[in-house]
Amino acid sequence: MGHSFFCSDNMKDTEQSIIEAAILIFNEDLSAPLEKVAEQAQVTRRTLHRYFKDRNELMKSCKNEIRKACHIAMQNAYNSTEDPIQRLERMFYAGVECGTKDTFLHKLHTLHDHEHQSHDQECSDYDDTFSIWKTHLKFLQKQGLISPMVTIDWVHQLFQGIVAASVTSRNNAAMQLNDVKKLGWFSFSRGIGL
Amino acid sequence: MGHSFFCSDNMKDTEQSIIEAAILIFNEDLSAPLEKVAEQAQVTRRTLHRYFKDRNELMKSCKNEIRKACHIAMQNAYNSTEDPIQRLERMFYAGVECGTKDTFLHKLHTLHDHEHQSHDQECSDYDDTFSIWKTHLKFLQKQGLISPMVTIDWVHQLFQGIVAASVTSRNNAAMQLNDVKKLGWFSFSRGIGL
DNA sequence: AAAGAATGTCTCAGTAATGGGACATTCTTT
DNA sequence: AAAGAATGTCCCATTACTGAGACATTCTTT
Repeated sequence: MGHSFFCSDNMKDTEQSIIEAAILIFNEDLSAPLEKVAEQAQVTRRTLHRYFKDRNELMKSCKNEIRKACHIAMQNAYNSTEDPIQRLERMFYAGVECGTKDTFLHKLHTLHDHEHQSHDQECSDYDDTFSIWKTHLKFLQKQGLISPMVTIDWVHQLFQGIVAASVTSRNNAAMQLNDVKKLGWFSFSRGIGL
Repeated sequence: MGHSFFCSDNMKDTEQSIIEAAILIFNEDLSAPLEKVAEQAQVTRRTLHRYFKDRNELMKSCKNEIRKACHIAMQNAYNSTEDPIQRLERMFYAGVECGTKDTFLHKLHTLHDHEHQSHDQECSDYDDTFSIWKTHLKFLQKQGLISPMVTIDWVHQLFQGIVAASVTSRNNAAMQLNDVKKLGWFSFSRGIGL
């Protein structure tokens, strides 16, 4: 997906690092100047423009990267075990491990001017990513494993909120990934009445 | 704090609505063009500029508004009861009721390039607002009322994460304030091992 | 209805952000 | 060490955003 059909590993690396940088920057400031993204990627703005025609192209790549990463992580977590509770736990960890990507994905789909439409390809991809998750939740609730007082939508919001808290703790308070996962899961599992 | 020492109620209203609009917009997009803020406030960009010299002035006013609102709400919640658990509950509700203001305040202080410094007036104000809160938490933990496995910092992040989830549920899923508060408190109280 | 206050409209100059050409420099590979 | 790839430097045209003057319009108050 570079600017030509054949590209070296170097180019793939640079392209990837720009995307990662953009996800970090845009997550905090959607309209940040591209200079900041380049800076974060330790690259010149000129180089950034060699890989991405404009802001929209870059954003598109970010969204693709995010969807891919989150979707795969969720899928793997789901398939890693048969036990329903452990599945939920692994999926939570997947969210935390996706870190900023997960929080950014969620943010993009809760912008107040974002009209969620399933005929939109982006939205249906988003829905796909979390459909496994939501289906699983309904199953757990039917089994009486999680509290009947919480709605599926609330659990989804709570999930995202606690993942965000975990990511912030990791970045800001320099906590270890494992500690953050443990705390996050403790709070999340209890928070849904498990 | 308008553009003159004496100003009518109209001016205060407009100024206030611009600030509220700015908090909404900037919370989602820090570098959004001021046009968007004006639009949200149902006002011309020209009018916006009559009240605020530039972006920085507007941002300063937003921060003041936010600090004031959150600080007062927290204080009132704290003073509204003697019971330590109920205090915690009321403070949580205060956070949810402050809505975007609370989430924005938290966001501003967790930006990855934001160096938190207590000698900075803004930061110390932020610390003040949550010092009551944190002190109270330490008390609860010493009493053995909340789990010893969660750290104070984690509870703070969790608090903000669940408030954010509540605010999103309210805006996005059009849930009632009371329902959101109930769900939020259910998850938060259990999430800290209460 | 008249006076004054507040906002809107139109305009424009100044500034910042963007996208990309031309060439130099550095890095990779052989 | 030479060739080719990738990036950096410098530059410039275009566009978007900003801040404010001058005047028209609307709203408020009396």
